[in-house]
Amino acid sequence: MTANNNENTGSQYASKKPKTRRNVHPFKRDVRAKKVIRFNATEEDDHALYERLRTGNTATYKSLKSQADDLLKVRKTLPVFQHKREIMTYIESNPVTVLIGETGSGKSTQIPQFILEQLYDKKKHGSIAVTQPRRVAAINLATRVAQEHGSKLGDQVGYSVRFDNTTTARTRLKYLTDGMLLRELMMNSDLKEYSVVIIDEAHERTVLTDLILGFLKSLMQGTRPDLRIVVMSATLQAEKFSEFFDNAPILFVEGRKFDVTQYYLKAPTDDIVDAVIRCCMQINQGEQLGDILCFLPGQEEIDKAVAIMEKIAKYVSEESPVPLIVPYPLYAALPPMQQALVFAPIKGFKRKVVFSTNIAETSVTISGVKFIVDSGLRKVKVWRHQLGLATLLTVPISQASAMQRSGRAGRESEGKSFRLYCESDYLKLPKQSEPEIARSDVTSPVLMLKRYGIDDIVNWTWFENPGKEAIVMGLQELYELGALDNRGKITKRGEQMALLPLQPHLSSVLIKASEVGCLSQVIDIISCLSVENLLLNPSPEERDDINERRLSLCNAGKRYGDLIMLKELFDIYFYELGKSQDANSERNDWCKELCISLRGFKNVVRVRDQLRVYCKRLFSSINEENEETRKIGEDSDEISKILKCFLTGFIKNTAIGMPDRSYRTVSTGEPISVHPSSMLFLNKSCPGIMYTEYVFTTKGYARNVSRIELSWLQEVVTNGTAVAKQKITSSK
DNA sequence: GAGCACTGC
Repeated sequence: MTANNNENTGSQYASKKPKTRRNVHPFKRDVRAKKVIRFNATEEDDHALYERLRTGNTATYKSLKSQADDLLKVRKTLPVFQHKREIMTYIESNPVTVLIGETGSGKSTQIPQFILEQLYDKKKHGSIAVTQPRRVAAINLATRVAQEHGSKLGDQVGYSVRFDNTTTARTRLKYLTDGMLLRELMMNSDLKEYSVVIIDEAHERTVLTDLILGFLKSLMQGTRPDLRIVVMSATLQAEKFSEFFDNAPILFVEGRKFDVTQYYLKAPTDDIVDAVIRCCMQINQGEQLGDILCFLPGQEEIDKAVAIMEKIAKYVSEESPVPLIVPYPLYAALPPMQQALVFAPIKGFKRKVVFSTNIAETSVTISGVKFIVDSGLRKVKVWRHQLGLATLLTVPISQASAMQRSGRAGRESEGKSFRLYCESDYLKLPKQSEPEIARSDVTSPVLMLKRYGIDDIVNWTWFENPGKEAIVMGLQELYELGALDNRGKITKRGEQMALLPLQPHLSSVLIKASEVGCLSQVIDIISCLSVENLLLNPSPEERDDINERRLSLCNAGKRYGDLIMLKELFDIYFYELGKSQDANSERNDWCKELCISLRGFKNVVRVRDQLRVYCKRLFSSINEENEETRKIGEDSDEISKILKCFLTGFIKNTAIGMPDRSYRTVSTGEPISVHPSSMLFLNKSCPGIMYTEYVFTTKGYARNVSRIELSWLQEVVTNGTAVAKQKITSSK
């Protein structure tokens, strides 16, 4: 994947007709004739750039400066640095510039610094925002750039991510997550402190990045025609960004990476795990030493592959003189300790083989990888608006994704990539993956736009319009939650919901709890729900033991379900284990015993602290004395009150128990099963259930399930009540 | 009888 392969890629877009737009852009006159400018790279290892250098807090100005001088030598070798003047000329003379920089071009660290220098040189006001899709990236980049700039983190250069803000009044260059920039947009609608906004990793097309692009365009057409924007992207999706911003110029900077040779199957395979194992064995026999990274769609395939490999590896290396294969699984739900094993270099005549989900495609980098084995598959969550249901599908990846996966073998030296599909099938793959927003629930984005004051959501400056159906379902949902009135205007409740760092349904639960006086309990539960992978997946051998332990600890949870169980677990973690001197190791042991993520619970406490601060600000009428923190007991009145609060947000996510002990959803009458991870999986005596998630895999599963009484469905008062009532009566 | 990946003043 050198730049040469990309020479003609522009033509794939050539037949696309530019969409006609209703508005004339105020910046149109500045735009130059569109052309793609290429810069060539020099040969050099880019890892010098990313290796971490430590600055203590005690670092003096002089030592910071001399460190920055040393780093300047490294910076000067970067491809972007060598074309600094040309790049800056474009950025200076165009309102929007699209910059395509391959891995190792140094775009994320250097371009923001060039612009910062320019602001200083020209004595201009305002600061620079650089958005990232992930927290770690924002933190690492800011740390590195502060060193290069010769300043302490938080002085001229800082970062802002949830729970962690190092920026000060002096900060001129700010790395932040795109969720954070959206928050800032909600508070300060024209981003007046920034003169330049840089959107990095735009090709990943996360929902939040797409939303920011839309907001920036509408800002430029409205109150901020002076705003400068740089869209930075790794792959060639440049035309779409350029077109969106009225044919902004596209700059191309070559990166520094090594060649990766591609191999394809001659005939397709139908057993992907078997094919992956065979491929690894072949590499192990025929290729030089170097680690293998295998991409598989999900946990099931990964666990299976690891189990098979463990059995074969020892036998094979005893039979013939090949390296001993050491297999590792890697996926997000894996306990962090086990994830960490993947990064340790392996010594001796051995070969590390990592079986991974998409997590290793962008979020996690493993060094030492020389070979890629790519199943060509991934799992995606697709939201079905009509059913209010998420489906988890295994689908073929895109060409861009296949290239990204292959590229993982070329970070340190030349590599090889084995694609377990035919080349003809590769060519049939879509160029890019479908953007996330096209397959997501847009209730939350729609609420953001309403809060921002947009009336006509369908015709907003969407970078990618999710479609009328999705938007209408979002509006309907918000109306039923009481966030919008019957004219579609945002209500006071909606304003509050938009300000809370929660999905609208949970925000609505929180507001209800503040009204009926069980706020602190509900905050604890919602905090647990907000943390992914809090309860980890035990291995099949431990599974029954751990389920048993969890059940025996949570008496109320056993009867009322997962939400109450989460509160019981939180109470033990927070109150009972928090008291002793040795709280940390006690908590650690306890988490291990129950297969709970300790890091997860630490995050729960941070979310809880943040929510408590927000609630104090938002619901000032609430008397704090009545809201003192309390542990949950087994008082059924109190538990009913809490569950009814949840019912106001999740009235649509309810199902009724049938005589044959199955459940059918209230809204559509579809059969639904309690997920086996639920406390209520074995409990067959609930009159009804409420769940926070409805996911279709092999069948429809309810997750985070609670027991409800059918009479509650009629008590809950929201705009949605009428609908629910009608459904209940007609289903009887 | 089962769990793609991120993220929020």
